[in-house]
Amino acid sequence: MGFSLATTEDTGQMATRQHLLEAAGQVFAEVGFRAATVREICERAGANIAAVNYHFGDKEQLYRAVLQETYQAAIKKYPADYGLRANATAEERLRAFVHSLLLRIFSEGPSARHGKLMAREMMEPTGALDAIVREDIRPMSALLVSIVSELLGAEADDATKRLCANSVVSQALFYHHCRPVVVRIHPDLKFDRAGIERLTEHITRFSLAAITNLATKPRTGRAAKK
Amino acid sequence: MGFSLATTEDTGQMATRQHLLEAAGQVFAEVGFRAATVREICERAGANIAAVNYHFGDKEQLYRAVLQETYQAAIKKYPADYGLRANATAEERLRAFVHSLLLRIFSEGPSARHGKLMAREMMEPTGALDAIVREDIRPMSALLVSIVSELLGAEADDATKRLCANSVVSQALFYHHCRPVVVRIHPDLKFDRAGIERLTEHITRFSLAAITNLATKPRTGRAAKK
DNA sequence: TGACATTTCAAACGGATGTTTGAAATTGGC
DNA sequence: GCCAATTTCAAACATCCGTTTGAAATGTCA
Repeated sequence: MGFSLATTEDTGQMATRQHLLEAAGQVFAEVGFRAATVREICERAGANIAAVNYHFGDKEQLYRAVLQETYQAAIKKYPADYGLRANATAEERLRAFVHSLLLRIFSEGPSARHGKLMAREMMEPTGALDAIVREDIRPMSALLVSIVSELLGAEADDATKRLCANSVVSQALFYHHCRPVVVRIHPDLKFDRAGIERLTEHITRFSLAAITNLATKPRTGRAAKK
Repeated sequence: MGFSLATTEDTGQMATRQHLLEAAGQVFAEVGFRAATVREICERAGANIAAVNYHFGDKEQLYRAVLQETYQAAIKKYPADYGLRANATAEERLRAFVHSLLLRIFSEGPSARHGKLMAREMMEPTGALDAIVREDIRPMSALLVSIVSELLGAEADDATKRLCANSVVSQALFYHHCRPVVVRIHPDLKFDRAGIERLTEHITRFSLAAITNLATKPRTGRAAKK
């Protein structure tokens, strides 16, 4: 193996393959699997048209490789316990969960691309969705349910726990999935660092208020208030 | 063939045009604007391949016509004050809003297609999104904000009202936008009539619990801007 | 019926896409 | 330095797409 140069900058053995992954991540996230063209991907990667088929077999296998690579990047950069101390309370863990989710989705670079690809997968699943749900989403869901059930109390039933967990993640995903509509209706909403802090604050407060309120009066017929 | 019968069943003057609208609604909702082919649409409509261009000009104008037609069908079948008596309380109006939104999204037929088309528009907007936001979404948003602000109380600031309104709609849209993932993680969740009632119940209770709780302690947190 | 306008039809056009091909260039081991 | 394996390259292939075309069929009205 000739690692002739110390730099992994270029001309390395896997250079073209990595460039293809990077370029494909960009293009797939921008326009989706179907609208993405291998010509565009290869052009951005500085590679020949035939490079995709040579290195990955076909366009779909390249897509699956991108999905896996961007997931690794996202979960490495923004784990679900992002910035959390050891013995954190359930409130703190809920806030960290929401915060890391928003950061993962709205950040720039490869880690954010996974969020866009996931959103497209949810809209029209390719064959890659099953593996993603099994290895990625399900553990996340279980973590959130455990946080929610600690907030709700032990006497809450499973259905309620899962519905509340859904209500939490839905608020965060909304700004991502419906972004084109949101920015038209609320032009002052920003998704920079400060904007994400504000969103984290609202979603956490809203959810905590709901869950703790539901915990105190678990099973009244309708939403009774004092 | 000149069956000039009194029935509007077929061979009417606008028959081909209507068949195209119906077939296009199906195909666009199933696979999206880009992946839909005029060949497939014309085949389902029992029309010639050139029918789309003759009756609508091109594929995009057909798409816009479908968007408008399905919106009319949806809003007619499930208005936002669905099943609401005259002088309803804010709680009742919130429940009706959530209920009609879920019904609109998860029903079958043309009225549900609009929800799917809207979801795709949010993912990758076509040129038709601006008109939809202006004529469709913005009034809905204003209605919900008015309901929420009545629940929050007059002293709440506009940003909080809008964030709470977003939190309400996000919970409903989540089950539609992320349905492929939701059904994999919660296989027991159904979206039939009874399932929608349960979802309506949860989202309304969750949101009311949050909003009334926030109303009682308006400004404890951080990230407060005036 | 005869004229004219409207609608339908099969065929083709021009362009874009994923993939294949076979030769050329490069690399790696001896 | 040489040979074999790996990688790149330009070109072409086969297919599908939205749209156009001009003639044929159908409908309209006096």
